This record gives sequence, structure tokens and C-alpha cells, in this order.
Amino acid sequence: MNIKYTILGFLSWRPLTGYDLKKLFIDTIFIYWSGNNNQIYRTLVQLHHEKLVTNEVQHQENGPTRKIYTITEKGLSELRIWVQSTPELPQLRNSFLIQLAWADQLGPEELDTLLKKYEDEIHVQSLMYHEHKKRNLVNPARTKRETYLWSMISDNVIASYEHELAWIRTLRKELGE
Amino acid sequence: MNIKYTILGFLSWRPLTGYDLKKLFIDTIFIYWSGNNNQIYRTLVQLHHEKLVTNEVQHQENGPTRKIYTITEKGLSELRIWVQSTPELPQLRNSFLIQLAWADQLGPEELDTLLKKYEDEIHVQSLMYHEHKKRNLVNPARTKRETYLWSMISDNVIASYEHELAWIRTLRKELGE
DNA sequence: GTTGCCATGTAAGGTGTTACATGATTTA
DNA sequence: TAAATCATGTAACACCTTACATGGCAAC
Repeated sequence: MNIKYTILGFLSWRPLTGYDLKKLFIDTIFIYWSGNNNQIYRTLVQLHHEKLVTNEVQHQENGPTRKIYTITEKGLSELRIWVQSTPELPQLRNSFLIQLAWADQLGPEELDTLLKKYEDEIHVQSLMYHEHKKRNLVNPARTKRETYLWSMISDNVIASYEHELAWIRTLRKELGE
Repeated sequence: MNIKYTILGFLSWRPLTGYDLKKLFIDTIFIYWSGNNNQIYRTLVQLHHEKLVTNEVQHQENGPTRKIYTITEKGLSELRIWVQSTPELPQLRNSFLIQLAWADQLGPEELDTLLKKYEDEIHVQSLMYHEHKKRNLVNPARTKRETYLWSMISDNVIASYEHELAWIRTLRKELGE
């Protein structure tokens, strides 16, 4: 369901093609996405069916034909309603915690190898997101408040990784003692 | 996939029925689960098919028939391999962040109402998990190290909610200024 | 001439969720 | 006597992911 409102959100900003959306998804830190465009195109078809968007086919002389999607009044109002709906709790699904729960069968070195792998992964992600925020590729920045909100959203994601990093480092240190 | 290894993990502890697993799922803080037993029973059938578990039907005089599942050698070795496999990154899916990204269309009071709802939800969850840890219902506690690992796993989940709470409070405070 | 970018999609499979279904025993 | 607990499952659907498929243009 999230992908639906993410797309409506971007379209509330300006008309876009599926390909534009794909790039925005890649460049937006807080969007979880598999990396495959499949979902985007399917969701666009569905949104069109629900009359939340319209599309215009644009034949280009150099380059492939594009479908430019524009949000409708109905789409805008549905987005507005969703934005105000009761928030869901974050889904904290960390399969590493499940791995760890049954990791006492490992020897000290094996366990530390596992922990180190996780630490390194988290570290890399953390650095990546910091870079990402610095580059600040996607930002509607229509108002001061919106810029602030987007900045806080990035901070939320970055902080999650930093807390995770601190946690795994404590764990490794305390197990070493 | 996680549910598979979660079940194998619990079965590595001792033989259990689907119903036992259901209760363990409810009482275990780091397990994400929809609340419906469907997945458990389906996974048990699949595990049996893969010969990772065996089952024994037990007819009881008072009470319904139970199927007691026991992990096999093959199951134990598959669990061990999985435990040592390269950890996945946590999936941070927080649809509230997406809501917030398009929330600049709201007036100051509307926005604060939304933020307050989220704060309250997170707060309640945070308290719940604290209580949960205090009660400490599920804990294999076979070794000191295992007890420590399980404690750190709980802390990880609890800390996530606490950081989220701190973040949303900062956000509300700074927007109020 | 091969890689990367622009631009669109289909097919199939896996995972997760909601709703439904049954029936006995124990507790309030 | 109504609700909760014990104990098992089916059916259908929604959602998500992986892999496959096409084809022109630009840059190196």
C-alpha cells in the first residue's frame, strides 16, 4: 500500500513518468523498494484504473515513447486523507536478531565473525546514507517547513543505522570481555 | 523465510506443538508475526516435507489431539548453517515517514495532531516492551552467554522504540518553535 | 562494438494477511 | 451460560520479489 501513496506524493509535486519515479525511488532515502520497476508500473496502472491519475502518451522523436502521469483532484484528496490517517507502527523486522537468538551454538570466534559481518554491513550503510543526505538529490523544498520535515526524515533513517552500529559494537566489546 | 528458522530455533530447544509455537511467538519480543497461526501450521507442514522435523501424533483423553514436532539432525544442521550465514540488513519500513514526507499540506494543528498520534503509539509500545522484558517469559537460558544474547536482543528492540520516541518529541518541539 | 541510459512492461513464484471453520474443556 | 483456552487447520487474496523481455540512442 505504501508504494501507492509514495507515487501519489511524488505526483502531487509534478507530473512524472514511471521511469522518473524509479529514479526518485532510488534517490530517496526513506523509501523501501526492491529495486525492480515492476511494482511501479503496476501501481501506476492501478492508480489510473482508480482515476487517481491520468496519463498522456508522449511520442518523442529521439527516444522511446513516454507515459506522463498527472495526479487528479481525486488523487490529491485521497493523498490528503491518507496523510492524516492514524500512523502505523514501524515494522522492525531484523532477521539478524533471530540469527543471534540461536547463535549460542557457535564458538567464540565463529560468533565474533558473524557479529563483525553485521557491524561492517551496518557501517557501510550508515556511511552511504550520510553521503546520500549530503548530496540531497530529492527534496521538494516548497516551504521552509517541508525542507525541515524532509531533513528530519533523513535523520530518522540515519540515526537508526547509527544506533544499530553502537549496539553491535557494545555487544562485541562486552562479549570479548 | 524467517519464520522457518524461528521455528527450527525453538524446536532446537525442545519438541513443541504448533500451539506451543504460537504462544512462544506471542511472548517473544523480537519476533515479528501477524498474530495468525496459519503461517505456523503451513511452515510446519513444509518443514516436515523437507525432513527437517518429524512429528508424533498424541491422542489425549481430556483435550484435543496434538502433533508434537521434533527437529531432526538435518534440521539442526540447516539451522546451524543459517545462523552463520551473512546477515541481512534490517528492513526499516516506516510508513509514517512517507506520511510525513507529504504532510506539509497540513495546517500546524493538523500536523501536530498527526505527530501526537504517532508519539502516543510509540510511547505505548515502548512501555509494553519494557513490561515484556521485565516479565521475561521466554528465555532458553542454557548458558550465561545465551542469556546475555537474549537480553541484548530485547534491548535492541526496546532501544529502537526509545530512539523513535526521542526523535518524534524533538520534531514536535522544534516545529512548535 | 559494447556498455550504459532511456523507457516500457510480462510471467511466475514466494510470502504474508484476513477470514473462515471446528470442537472439546476449563474458568468466571 | 458465556468466554477463554487448548488445538488443529483450509481458502482466498494481497503484496512483494525475481527473472525475463524489448529496443533505440548516446558515449566511450
